[in-house]
Amino acid sequence: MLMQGNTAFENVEATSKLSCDQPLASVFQMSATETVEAGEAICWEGDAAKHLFQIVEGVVRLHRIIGEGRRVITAFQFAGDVVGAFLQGDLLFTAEAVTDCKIRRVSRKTFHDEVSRSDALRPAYINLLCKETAAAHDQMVLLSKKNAEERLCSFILKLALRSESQLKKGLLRLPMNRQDIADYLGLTIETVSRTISKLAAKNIVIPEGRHDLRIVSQSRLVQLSGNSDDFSEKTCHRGSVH
Amino acid sequence: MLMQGNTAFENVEATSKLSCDQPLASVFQMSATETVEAGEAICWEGDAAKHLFQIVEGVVRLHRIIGEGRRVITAFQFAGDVVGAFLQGDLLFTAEAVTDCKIRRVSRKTFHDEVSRSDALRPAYINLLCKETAAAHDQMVLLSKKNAEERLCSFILKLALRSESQLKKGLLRLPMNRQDIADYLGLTIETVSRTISKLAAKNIVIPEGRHDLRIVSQSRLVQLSGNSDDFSEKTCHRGSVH
DNA sequence: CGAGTTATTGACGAGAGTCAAACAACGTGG
DNA sequence: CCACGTTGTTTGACTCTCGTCAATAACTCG
Repeated sequence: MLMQGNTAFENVEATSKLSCDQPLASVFQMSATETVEAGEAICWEGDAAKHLFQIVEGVVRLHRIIGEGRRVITAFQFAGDVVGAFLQGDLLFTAEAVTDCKIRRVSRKTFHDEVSRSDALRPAYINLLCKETAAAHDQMVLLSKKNAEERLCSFILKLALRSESQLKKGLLRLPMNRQDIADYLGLTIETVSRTISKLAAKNIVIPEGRHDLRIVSQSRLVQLSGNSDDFSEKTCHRGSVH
Repeated sequence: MLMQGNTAFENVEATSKLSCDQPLASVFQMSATETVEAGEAICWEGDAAKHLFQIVEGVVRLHRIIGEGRRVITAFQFAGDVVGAFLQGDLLFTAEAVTDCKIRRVSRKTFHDEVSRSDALRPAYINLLCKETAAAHDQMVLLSKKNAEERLCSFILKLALRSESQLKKGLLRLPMNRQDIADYLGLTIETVSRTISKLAAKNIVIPEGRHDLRIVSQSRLVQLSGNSDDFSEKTCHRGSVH
């Protein structure tokens, strides 16, 4: 498995997220960091959820398999994120490293003890759970009602917004491969590819290698993402997409 | 707006759920019950989430609208369920009564005060949040990878399982109309209708009026729901679906 | 019973999936 | 440093499921 690029990238954000945006980080602070190579699994669907993880560095995908090899990626998690917060009994997903990762782990028991002891941590934990549910609902909307182009635009935007800092002159890194994107967006790899090509033809993004995207027009991405409240413009587009 | 059938039905379960399965019910106990007629809204997407609700009786749908009148139903909620638990700031959905409902409401402040005061309530609240997230993930899988038939079978099964008690000789009540089902499953009303007809042709279910379904073969529903781990049989089906 | 709503069925088309081939990126070894 | 093989991606041709539009049928309730 090869390293998919500059992890120094993620590091920048990791540092800030770990300290500020994520009070729960303190729970993981004393755990040793473990290294996980790209492609390796961190835990498996169906196993008892004995640990929670925090991603210190790198990108992780959470997925479920349903019969005959259909894979659904339910989330990508980035540096600073906590994996497994909402689990009770068994794991509902397999977590795998998309890039080389550094993670910390704590047992579920420790985590819950710490959280229920601390008045500062408890709201942070609740907050995390709420955010996760909200994100899941957004994804349901995407999967339920958006076409391929809207899905891709929404996805690119989400990535772009969460990494504004490292977005140097509109260059966005896509750490995951096309299959991962497809399984996350409920599409096939071919449709993802075609749709990116279509966006490129419209000069909205320019692919640079497999893992980078130059964002030419963020505003057009917003228009095409299907989230716009202003749909006077949108309606026109839909009429003339082909 | 018309009454869509016997609310006494839901009552049976309400009573048991309110007392046993749902410790959070105690928070709502002292609030007066309000009546909401079928079709009426309980709260609106975008408003500040000032209250949480508990459904005492009836069925509620939660939905979001995205541009040009596309509606996504993110969940149906039944007697005993708590609505709005995972909200932080603004409401992310509109809640509407599917049938005539009785609900209780408490302010978010009261709710959170009560919950953080009680060692019994806190785990129940966490548990609720986790369950909601897990449910959202299941729905993501459905929307992401299942075809129309699998979606319908999954839906019918879920309804059937959650109301086993009132499932008299395989008669299942569908309190919602076809449009609601369509918007929940990410399909159109026509596809829902056709798929039910197809299941009827296979003698798996028999529609009786618009709001009742006689379940002839629950096991075939399971097979066709796309959740089966045993997919030797499944694979054959997929090969010969048409 | 009859008007209005909701559901079903049919004909057709479009968007995404499938299968297969060409192509580009990346790492390796000469 | 460049040819090569591997892997991942793009593109093309075709199919199929589901969506759209429209007509008919079944409920529901005054």
